[in-house]
Amino acid sequence: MEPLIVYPESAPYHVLKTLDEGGYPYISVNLVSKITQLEPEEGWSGAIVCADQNLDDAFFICRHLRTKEHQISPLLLVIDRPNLAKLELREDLCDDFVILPLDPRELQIRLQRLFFRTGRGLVQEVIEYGPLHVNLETYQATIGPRALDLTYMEYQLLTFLASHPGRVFDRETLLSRVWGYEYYGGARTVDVHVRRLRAKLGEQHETLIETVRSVGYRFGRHQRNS
Amino acid sequence: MEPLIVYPESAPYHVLKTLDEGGYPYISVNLVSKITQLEPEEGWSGAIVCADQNLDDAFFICRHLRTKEHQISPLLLVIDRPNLAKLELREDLCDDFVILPLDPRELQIRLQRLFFRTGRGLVQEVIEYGPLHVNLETYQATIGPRALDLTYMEYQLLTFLASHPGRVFDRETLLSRVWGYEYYGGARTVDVHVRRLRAKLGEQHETLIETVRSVGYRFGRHQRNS
DNA sequence: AATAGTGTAAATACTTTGTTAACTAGCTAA
DNA sequence: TTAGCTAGTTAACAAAGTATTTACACTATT
Repeated sequence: MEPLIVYPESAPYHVLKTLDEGGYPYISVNLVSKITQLEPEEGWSGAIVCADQNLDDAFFICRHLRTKEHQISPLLLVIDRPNLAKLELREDLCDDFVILPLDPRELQIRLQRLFFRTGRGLVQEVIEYGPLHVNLETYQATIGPRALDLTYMEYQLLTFLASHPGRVFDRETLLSRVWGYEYYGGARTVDVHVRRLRAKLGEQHETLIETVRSVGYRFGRHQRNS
Repeated sequence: MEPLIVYPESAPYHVLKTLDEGGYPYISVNLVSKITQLEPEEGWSGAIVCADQNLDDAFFICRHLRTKEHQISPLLLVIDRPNLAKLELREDLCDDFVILPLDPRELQIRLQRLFFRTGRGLVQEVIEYGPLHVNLETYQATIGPRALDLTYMEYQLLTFLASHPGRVFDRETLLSRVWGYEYYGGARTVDVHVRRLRAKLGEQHETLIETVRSVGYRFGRHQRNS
């Protein structure tokens, strides 16, 4: 996810904390010029403008972010109660607003809704390990730039292993944790699936799943012999 | 302006007062059946559901108002702070919400914005994804230059999927979210509708709806192989 | 009555999965 | 070093599972 703009740099503590906890990346700015200067290649994901200190400046920033040049959205305004009335006639200044004092849960929910509705999705649940990315929401996995076209069990096995990097699992454990507790099947099943996974990871990355002889398999984090 | 539905009849005083002062016509109801019974010829303008007394009932009403039968929007939920968390995962239960104790100015502004924005802003009027355009106001969909002649359910399914690109939905979820919460039908129904949609999208674009084997279906957001 | 839309059921097509068995690599002890 | 053993890898295959497609029946609408 591309970062949000947060204005100003001295935004209320709870705003920043909620962003941190929600996993939203952001960049604080005090100056209009920085908005262009620091813009990521993919553009901004949105903006949060806090009008708790200087209302006019905040409104100016909102308008600026809405110009053709930027067209940033979604835009969330943080405003204090006495100034609420001034929002009345400014329908399109922002997409949503929260009132100070802040309820972090409210902010969290409004952020979620804003991003959900713009089609950009929530903060993604992903597993990342080196070049490997697994998106748990979309069931997609990539290694570097290449998409892995995994079957259901391959996906299950990979996500299980990759969410415990460095740890060795014996075959029985894998069978019970990935296949299910009641599963009663041959241990070779695991080997074969590991093989298929390695094949899809490609020569370059097949070592991501290591064999630990007489024990089982481990994902990543191999220790060096010295 | 056509009236709003207000639920329940014993809605908080400030809600009713704000509606009165804002000149919003409304009709209070306690029973689902009244919604159809009292519906004006032109339909309802929207709804305000107060969850201050019985949360489950209020949520039920929201869901009911969102079914294909009613499709009422905008929908504003009045909720108390302790129950706020329950809204987190129900992103489409309502269009906006206010928290109790109520700030009449906040309600006033949110109402204004909801009605101002019906058809724009928060409530999207078009969905665009690559060559696909869906105009939610006119119920028309086009792929590239060609108009898609969709039936009602096809349209519902497509708009639902296309407004959450990349996300995978299993068949049950699709049944409950597209067909309605009370719907109990075979899961194959979804497959068949997906097929019909793909057929109308044409060979070139049928891959917009991807099958995620053993899981469900996903709209768009392919990852490229390179 | 004819038509269009929708849901269900059954037939078909296709993919995934677990298993077997042959093969290969790694280890150990003579 | 190598024979013998153990453990892991690989390919091929059959069975199970899943999706697609077709056909049809029911409903509401014109």
